[in-house]
Amino acid sequence: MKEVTLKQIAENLGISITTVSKALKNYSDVSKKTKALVKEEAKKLHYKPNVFAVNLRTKESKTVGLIVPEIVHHFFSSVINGIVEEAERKGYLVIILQSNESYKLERKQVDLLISKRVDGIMISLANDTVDTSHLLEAMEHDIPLVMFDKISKLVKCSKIIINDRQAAYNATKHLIDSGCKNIAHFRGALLPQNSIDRFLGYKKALEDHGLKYDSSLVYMCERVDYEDGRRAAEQLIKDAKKVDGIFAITDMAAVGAMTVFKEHGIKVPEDISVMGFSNWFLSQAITPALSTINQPGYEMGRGTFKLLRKEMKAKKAGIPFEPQTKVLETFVVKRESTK
Amino acid sequence: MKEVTLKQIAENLGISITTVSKALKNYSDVSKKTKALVKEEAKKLHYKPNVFAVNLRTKESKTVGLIVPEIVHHFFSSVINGIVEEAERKGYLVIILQSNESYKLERKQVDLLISKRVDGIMISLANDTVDTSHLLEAMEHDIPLVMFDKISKLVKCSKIIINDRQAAYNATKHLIDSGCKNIAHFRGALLPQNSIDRFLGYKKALEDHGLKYDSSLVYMCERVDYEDGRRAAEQLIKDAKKVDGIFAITDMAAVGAMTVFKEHGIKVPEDISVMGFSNWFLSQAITPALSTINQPGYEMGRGTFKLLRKEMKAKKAGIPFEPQTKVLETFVVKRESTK
DNA sequence: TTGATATCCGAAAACGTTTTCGATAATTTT
DNA sequence: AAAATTATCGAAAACGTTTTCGGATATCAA
Repeated sequence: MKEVTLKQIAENLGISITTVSKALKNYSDVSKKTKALVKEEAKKLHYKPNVFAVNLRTKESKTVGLIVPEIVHHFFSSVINGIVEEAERKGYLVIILQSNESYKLERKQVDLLISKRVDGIMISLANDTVDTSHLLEAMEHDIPLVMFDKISKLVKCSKIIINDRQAAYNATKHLIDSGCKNIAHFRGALLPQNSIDRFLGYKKALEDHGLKYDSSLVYMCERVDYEDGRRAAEQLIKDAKKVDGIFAITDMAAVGAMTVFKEHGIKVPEDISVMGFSNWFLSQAITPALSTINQPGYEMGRGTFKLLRKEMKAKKAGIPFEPQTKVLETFVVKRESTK
Repeated sequence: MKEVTLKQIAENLGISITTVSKALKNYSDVSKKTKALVKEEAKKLHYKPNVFAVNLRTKESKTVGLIVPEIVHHFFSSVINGIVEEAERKGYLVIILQSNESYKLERKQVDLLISKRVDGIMISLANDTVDTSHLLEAMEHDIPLVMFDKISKLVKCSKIIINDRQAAYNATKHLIDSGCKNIAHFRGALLPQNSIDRFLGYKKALEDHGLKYDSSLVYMCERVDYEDGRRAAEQLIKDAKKVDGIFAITDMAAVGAMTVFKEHGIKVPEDISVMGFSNWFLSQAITPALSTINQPGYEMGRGTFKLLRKEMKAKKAGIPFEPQTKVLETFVVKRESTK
């Protein structure tokens, strides 16, 4: 039971490999009759082109790489679904890699993708990525690159993001509009752009509405997860801060905080309002349901691949490509954790 | 700026392609001196072998495929981490695909992996997979296959699982030992083997301890998620069943049930004990913390790839391989949701 | 010196496809 | 009928690597 190749088909039909190849690809210089013959024989033998040979010959793998900090996160898994769906429709396979929020690993993953000769790379940066030489390396290899969500402004490539600053502004404004006077912020790590932007949006909203910014009301949630939210909330309680609203950088952190409040008999939203960010699928399931900012992961995923595709096509056609940045809309989702 | 190839190096050094290739792979029939020269030149030019050519020549891709029902689930993401880590250490890239619990998509993904000529496939079955012809097809293509967690007994390949029946038995017994007399079960879909096994373990535990099995206490959670848990719990309350313990097939379902109880003023574990399954990372975070069964996802992942590797090596060496089944240990994690 | 034995190197085939370009046969035009 | 055009096919090169096998040179024993 040997591998079935073009050669095999050609021999069976007594014609040349060339003709078989062209027949299967509907070249105009092969007759209807032989086309039919070839296709029939191919079907009969269950012919599948050897992708290794095709890759070598065409110099493309019909494969793209995707690097995310963590696969588990609901937001990223939405993005993944969007990317994969769009990619599949265009005949591309996507290789999903994790950086585990580590610059070192991220670098390694990029190198891996380069060595596997993917046709393009999509990436959302790790928290501690400041050096972007690995991305430049990819671009030097002439591999189209697009960044999404957690981007670096220093890299000249296509990007797709939300307006984190504006979204955070809106989230904070929602708290203010509902009557909060002393609003704390659970912020993310120092480096990531969106962590910075959300902080700035929070600050700006306070200032625009006559509330003065108090740096002692900003708590650090390094990993922006449930535990971080708990810790920050406990610290806030210990500090005995007079706070009637919290804008957390993440739904997970917000939920962590809310469970701590519950344990301490602090009522949400009566005693304190809580605002999350992302619209995690469980945030509408918990009690009280969490108010949050909707972050369109699926759409971002689709958009990411579409941008990449545009660039891949331009590259193949040999025409220059100008990187573009797309900004997606977010909106406030009012639920029970805010008044 | 041309691609750097063996030919390039050979020309620069005035030697043959053959020698360059052999030097880089430390063949014994090339002198120390030329080896050094070649390696130096290769490093200088940043030579990276063209993986397309290597694939074609060696007939292997150093790539394996992985199909899971859903990437987001914590359990599967643990498995993924285990697999990826082990694979990476052995120089393999893993292509992660989702079946979305759909047989049709699963089939398509398997075909995709075959057409991409992966060196091996790891799979956890979708809920509605009963026909296994796509897996046989993979095996006919001589692609090593191993199944994990959600397996089919009909396929003759290596498997790595937990003893779902025993684990469910232990979970139920834990409820019984803590004094529960009327224990309900939130079961999964009808087809999956582990859904069946967990149900059987539950039933057996009841019978072994003098509690009679009551089929009206078994509620269906088709998708075994949070919402299913809520629905089942609400139905249970509406049915006014006298129940003092629940064994849910999944932590998510258990958490869903617990929130419903909380909303109805039913105390856990005072009024009703709740037992989950999987040891989801949030199950220790919620209040009350959920008692559950620890399901070793990471270890399962590592074991899965190790089994696959064994078979891939055997295949390469041309020696026959006898499929093996490995059963991983689970244990009860007692927290606050049971007495 | 001769023959034997290591030691080192390279020619060439092979992997399976795609694509260029020229050749032949069939058809049309003049 | 000759010339021009069209339709159909195939030879061959190319992609970049790996590996077999034989050839050349150097080293050694006789």
